[in-house]
Amino acid sequence: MTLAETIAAIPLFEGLFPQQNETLARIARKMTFCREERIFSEGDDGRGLHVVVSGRVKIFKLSPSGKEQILHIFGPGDPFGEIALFSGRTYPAHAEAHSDCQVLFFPRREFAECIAADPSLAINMLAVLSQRLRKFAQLIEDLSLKEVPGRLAAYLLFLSRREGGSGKVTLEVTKGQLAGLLGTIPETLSRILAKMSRQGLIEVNGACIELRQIEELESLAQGESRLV
Amino acid sequence: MTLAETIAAIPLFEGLFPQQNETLARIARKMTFCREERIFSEGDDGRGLHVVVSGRVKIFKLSPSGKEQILHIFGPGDPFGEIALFSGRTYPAHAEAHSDCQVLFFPRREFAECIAADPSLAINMLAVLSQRLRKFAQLIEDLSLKEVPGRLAAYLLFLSRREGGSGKVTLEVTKGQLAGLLGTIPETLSRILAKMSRQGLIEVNGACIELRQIEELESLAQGESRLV
DNA sequence: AATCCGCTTTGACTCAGGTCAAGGTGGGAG
DNA sequence: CTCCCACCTTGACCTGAGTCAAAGCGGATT
Repeated sequence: MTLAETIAAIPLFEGLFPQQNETLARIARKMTFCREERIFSEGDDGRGLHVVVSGRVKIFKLSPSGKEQILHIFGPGDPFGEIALFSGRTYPAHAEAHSDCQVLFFPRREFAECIAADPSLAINMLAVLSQRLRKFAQLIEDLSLKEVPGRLAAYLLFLSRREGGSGKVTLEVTKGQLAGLLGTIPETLSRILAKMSRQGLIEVNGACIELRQIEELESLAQGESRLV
Repeated sequence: MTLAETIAAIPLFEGLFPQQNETLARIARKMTFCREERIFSEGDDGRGLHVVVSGRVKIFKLSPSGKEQILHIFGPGDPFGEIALFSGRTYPAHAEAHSDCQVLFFPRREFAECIAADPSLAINMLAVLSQRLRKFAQLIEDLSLKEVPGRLAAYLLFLSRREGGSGKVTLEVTKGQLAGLLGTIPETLSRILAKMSRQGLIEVNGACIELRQIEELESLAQGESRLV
């Protein structure tokens, strides 16, 4: 896949003036990272925009005691590190290669020129940031107003819908990672999965989980009921 | 203050083509709300962008059991309800007049045309959304990785810096509201304030709080120490 | 096949913080 | 002045979830 094709396949760059794609291709730098390699750290000076080409990238916060809260897990086509572009200059969180991955990098100044030159790019960017805000608002609600079983139920239902609502989902992250995503720790997650199994809400088989009582899971996710 | 002057004073609209201000003035609608009046609710269809003119507006999430998590308290010049403009169509949270207030409203379609017509507006909007994301990332970190005393300490330090670092701050919200802002409840907040007083970290006098041991508060805010 | 190592599960314990209920306290209305 | 109501504080209690420690359980390596 050529660089131009790669860029054309990125949703953020859809609907641009054709010459913008060329400009973007000219200023892009391709970088590769190994699994677990740090891409940038919270507080680092943001030098530009990143876009995942292949593999997965984890964006996360870390507490002094080592607990991690995952903010996003991004895959091919997803931009990241945008916040440092438009406000302040520093990254608000850490970014790490979740698997071996390739990333396109667009230097700040040149990318800013592209945005000024093509309103579509700005509008696409606004859409991306809005989606992030929406997701964050949801995460804040979950962390502040729901208990772990509720968050887990919400996440499972989300996965199930994304995969076509078959009622069967496959975790693409380890359970430890899932705990980080839900704002808890592996032990607690494990207990809750066990409890949900015992109640017949779900059936767990390694990374594969079958949702057996959607109704009940939904009421859990809404915080309307609790796990006994 | 004329409508044009009001609009010219909004940071979001700084640096636009002059005729944009006129367009904005033409499409703007002024609305007034009484204290506690609902401006919009989570899930409502978003019809446009709001900007606070006077008074304060509270943006918040609500749990089924009635606990509230405040996301923002906005004052004059702050835009809100933007997420529904650029992604999905529904508001992700509730908005309520925190005091009697006036709000400018820009209908979605007309405002979208303004954005397409003037890159500066799009860029200003990107800056606004980025700041919001940064703030949310911080709130997520606080909720997930810090305990209530740490969040409170961070908030007090934040206020103190914003007011010039004098070490004396005045709460402009009730303690109950502050609890909602910190993701806890009034009782817990009250206990922690009492404990901090007892330790000599702060001195409370109604809505006025004096920070007496900045060092210690900072280490609390970083999650490096705990409140005994 | 044997070893190892990372992930996961389970149990026992602790504790931050939420719930419920009972007073304080202070400012505005009559 | 005093009554009231909304806000705040305090106490007793409970529970969700984190910590620590000890096994399971595979999959990969040799």
